[in-house]
Amino acid sequence: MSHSPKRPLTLRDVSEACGVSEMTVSRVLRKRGDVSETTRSRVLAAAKELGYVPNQIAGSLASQRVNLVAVIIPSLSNMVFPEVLNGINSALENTPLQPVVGVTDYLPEKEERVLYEMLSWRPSGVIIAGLEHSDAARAMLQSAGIPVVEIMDVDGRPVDAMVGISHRRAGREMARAILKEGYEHIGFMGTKMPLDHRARKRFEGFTEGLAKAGIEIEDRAFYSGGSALAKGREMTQTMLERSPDLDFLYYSNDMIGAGGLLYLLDQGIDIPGQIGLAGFNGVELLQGLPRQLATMDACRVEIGAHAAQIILNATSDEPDPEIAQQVTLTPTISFGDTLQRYRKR
Amino acid sequence: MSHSPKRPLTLRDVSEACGVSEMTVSRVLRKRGDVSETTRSRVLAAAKELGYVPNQIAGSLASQRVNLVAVIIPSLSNMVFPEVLNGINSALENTPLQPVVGVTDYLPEKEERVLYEMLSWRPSGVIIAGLEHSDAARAMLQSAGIPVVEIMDVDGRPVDAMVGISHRRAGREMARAILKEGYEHIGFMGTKMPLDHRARKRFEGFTEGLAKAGIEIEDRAFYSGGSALAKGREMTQTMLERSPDLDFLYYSNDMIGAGGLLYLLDQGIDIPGQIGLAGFNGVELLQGLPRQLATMDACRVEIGAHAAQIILNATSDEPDPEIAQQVTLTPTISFGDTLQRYRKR
DNA sequence: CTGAAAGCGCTAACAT
DNA sequence: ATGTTAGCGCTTTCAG
Repeated sequence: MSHSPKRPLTLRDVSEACGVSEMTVSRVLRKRGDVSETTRSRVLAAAKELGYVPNQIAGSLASQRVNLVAVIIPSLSNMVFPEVLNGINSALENTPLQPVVGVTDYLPEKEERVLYEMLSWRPSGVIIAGLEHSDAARAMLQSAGIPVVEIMDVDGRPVDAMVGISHRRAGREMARAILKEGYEHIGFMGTKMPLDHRARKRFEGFTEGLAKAGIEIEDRAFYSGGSALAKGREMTQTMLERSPDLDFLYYSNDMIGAGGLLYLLDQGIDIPGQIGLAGFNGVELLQGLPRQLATMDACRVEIGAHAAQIILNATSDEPDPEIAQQVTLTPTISFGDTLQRYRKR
Repeated sequence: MSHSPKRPLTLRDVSEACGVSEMTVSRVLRKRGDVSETTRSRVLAAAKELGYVPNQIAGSLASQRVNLVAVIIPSLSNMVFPEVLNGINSALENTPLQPVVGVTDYLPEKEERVLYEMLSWRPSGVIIAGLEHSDAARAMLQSAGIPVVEIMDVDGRPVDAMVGISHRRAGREMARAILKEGYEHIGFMGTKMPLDHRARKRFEGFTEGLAKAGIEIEDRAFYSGGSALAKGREMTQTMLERSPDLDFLYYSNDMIGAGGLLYLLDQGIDIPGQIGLAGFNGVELLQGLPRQLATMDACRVEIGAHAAQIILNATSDEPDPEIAQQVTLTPTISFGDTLQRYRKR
C-alpha cells in the first residue's frame, strides 16, 4: 500500500548530485568510453547512492533505437513454446536485445492485436510463430521496416526470413518409417485445432506418405482440452475398441502418445509387436516412460536460437549478407522402443 | 531481406493525409469521446489506409503512463510458471495493462539485472515470484514508486503486497496426512536447488511436521538437471535399494513423483499398501497416469489472477482500499490412489 | 469540438 | 574529456 510517491529520479537529479552535466552522466551510464575515470566513478557513485534507474522510454525515443525483440507465439501451455523461448533467450543473453513475449492462443484476431501492440513499441525485430497470418498482420509485418523471422514451419512463403522444419515432410517421413517396418493398419490421433497449421501439415504429409504406398488411414480421432496424457489413454482405448485391427497408432504429439503407450502397457499389449506407436516433438518427458516412444524432434531450441541470430545480424551495424534468411532444420526421428517391429529388444 | 526502409509513420503523416490536426488525430486514436463522428471516421480511414501504428514510446513519455506490468519469474521450463502467467494474462485480458515477462533462472544476480531492465521501462506495477531478493533488488522495488506483488509464497515479509500459499504449511500438512495413514519410514526426494526457497520451505515444514510425531526422514536424495520423470525413476530405485524399509516416499514435485510411481508399478510393488507416494503441485499430467499420485495443488492460476487484480486495483483511478494486500491461498490435498493406505480401491 | 504551444527524459550532433 | 542545443513523437494544458 505504501509505494513511495516520490517522483522517479531523472538524469538531472544525478547530474546535480555529482556536479557533472547530464550529458556526461548519460555517457557514463551508457558505458561509453570517452569519459575520464575520475568523473566516471563520481557519477556511478551518485547514481548508485540515489538508486537511479535510467528511463528507457525517453532514451529510446531520443535515440530512435529500441532494444526489444517482439516474440509472438500461440501458447505457453504447450512446452514447445517455452523451449523456443529458451533458445531465443540464450542467444540474446549477452546482447543488448531483449525478448518480449506475446501470446495469441492460436487466434488470428488475437495475433493481429498482439502484433499491433508490440509494433507500437517499435521493437528492433519480430519473431513470430508460423507462416499463416491475416492479411492485416502480414501487412503490418511488411511495412514495419524491421527484420521479421517466421519460425517453426517452412512450408509456405515468409514475409522476410524463416527458420523451422517442414511439418509436411515430417509427416511423410514418419509414414515412410512406419510402412518400412511393415505396419499396414494405421490409426491417427490428434488435436482438434483447425488453426494449428503445423499439426495440420504434419497430418497432410502423413496421409500423403501413406497414399504413395496405396495405404489409407483406417481410423482417426481428434480431441480438445483436458490433460493430454489422459486424453491419449481414452482415445486409444476408444479407437482400439472401434478398430481392433489397427497395428499402428500415430499421435500428433508426444503427450497423447505417452497416454496411449501407458494404456496399452496396462492392457498387456505387445509393443511394438502387436501395435506400434509414434508421437511428435521429442519431449524430454518421454525419457522416463517405461518404454521410449518413437518420436521426431522438432528442433525447438535451435529454431529459437537461430531466429534470434538472424535478428541480431540484421540489427547489427554491419549485417553479414551471407547469413541465411531461410533455414530448414531437419528433425531427427528417434525409433525408441515402439516403432522397430522386427528388431525387438 | 527487404524490410521496407520507409521511416515509420507518425501522427503528422496521418494528420496531413486527412487534414485534421495532430491533436485531433491523437484524440481519435485514443478513443476519447470528444470528437465529432465526421472527423472521427475520416481520421480512422486515413490511419488504416496508411497502416499507421501509434508510437507508444513517445506516447508513454508524454503521458507519463506506461501500460506495462513487469512479471519476474525464475523459469519457463517448469510448467508452474507458465500457468501463473496464464492467470495473469487472463486477468489482464480486457484491461489496458500488458504483462512483460522476465526470467531469472533462480539466480539472485540475474533477478537484479532483470528487475533493473524492467524498471527502466517504468512499468505500472511489478509481479515477482518469491519473497527472497537481494538487498539491491528490494531497494529497487521499494523506491520504484509502483505497486509490487510478490507471489507464490507467503512465508516472509513482502515489500508491498503478496499472494501465495504457505509452503512451510504445505509441507507440514503433507507430513500430517502421511502419518495419519500410518506410514512411519519416510524418504524424501527433491531438487538440488538451494535457491528454490519454496521447495526448501516445503521440506522444512515437512520435517517439522514429522518431528512433532517424533519421526525423522530416513533417507533423502536430491537431483539436478535432466528429465524429471527419468530422475524420479532412477532416484527411487537407488533409494529403495539403499533403504528397503521405507514405506513412504515424498517427492518435492509431481514429475519426479510420477517417475517414481511408474518405476514402482513396473516393479510390481503394492501402492499404497507397501509403499505410499506423494508429490507436489497438482500438475495436469497426473490425470493420465495408471494411478493418481497424491499431491497438493499450488493454486498457480489463482495466484496469477489475484496478483494481477491487485495491480489493476492499485493503478486504477480510485483504488479500493479494502482490497486485500496479503492473500494466503489454501492448497487442497488430493489423496489420489497413492496415500490412503487403509482405504484401498 | 478543435487547435497551438510546451515539454515528457533522454541522446545525436555539434561545439569547446 | 565535457558541455550545449535541438529535437525524438506524442500528450497535456490551455485557448478558442
